[in-house]
Amino acid sequence: MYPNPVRHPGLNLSPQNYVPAPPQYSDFASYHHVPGINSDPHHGQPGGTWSSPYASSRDDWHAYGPGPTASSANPGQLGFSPPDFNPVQPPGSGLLPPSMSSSAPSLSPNAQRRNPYEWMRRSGVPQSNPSKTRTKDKYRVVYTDHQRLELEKEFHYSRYITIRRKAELAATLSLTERQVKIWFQNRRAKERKVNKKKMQQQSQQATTTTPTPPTVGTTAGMGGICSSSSSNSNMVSPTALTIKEEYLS
DNA sequence: TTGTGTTTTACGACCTCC
DNA sequence: GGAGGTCGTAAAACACAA
Repeated sequence: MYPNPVRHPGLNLSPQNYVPAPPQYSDFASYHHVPGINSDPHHGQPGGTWSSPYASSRDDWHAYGPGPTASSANPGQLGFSPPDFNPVQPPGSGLLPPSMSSSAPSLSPNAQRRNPYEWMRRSGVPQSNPSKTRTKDKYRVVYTDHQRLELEKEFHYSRYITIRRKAELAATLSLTERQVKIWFQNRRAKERKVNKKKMQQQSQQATTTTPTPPTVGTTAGMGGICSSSSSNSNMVSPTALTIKEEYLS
């Protein structure tokens, strides 16, 4: 069942039990986690007690669902207006391309394509109507670039999110915990799919070229997510690249 | 513009663990 | 029994060639 050995030591892993290894994502420059950045409990205070870095944001968090005004309900602006978001990824820090940390409207082509208010309008449907089913016209929302970016950052720190982080992330991004959970599930599925494709490509190359000894990453289809230590140079998340490319463009 | 393929949310079924 | 895992899939959103 739980193919990822990182979960197995008692399944009681806390974020502090994960050892961030930024070099793992050397191919993923946009999402390096920097210890202490944003006072993130994952990165800054390993093993110790920590207070929620999002406490202030949560204070401004007016529960799920469409807020009283468009501005307060927009997750892209809720605690993450550009002035708030920039300190997280300071320009020139190498964490994100300058275009990423400049201003929200210039986040990406998608940011222009997807009006954040449009997202708010759409996302308000499921939030205000929990009984929404697939039979309804709009049964899925499109997450904002910022929401996806934060989720990707969390995912690249750990494939499995803790309950605590899930709650924090949900509050911060104005998503439900269920949405965060499902996003991680889908993200892991995507990674497995990508890894599987890579394995197939490598095996095809192996048949057409000189045989090479098996690599570490060939242990299993789940190799990519078995642990973050298995990440290698060709473990580049397509989604991550996509987002990165978006912000680079 | 439109047809088509891909990606992204969301869910249900089923499983394991506590 | 509930929570959360994978797996498979539906359907909207998106990308892109023709």
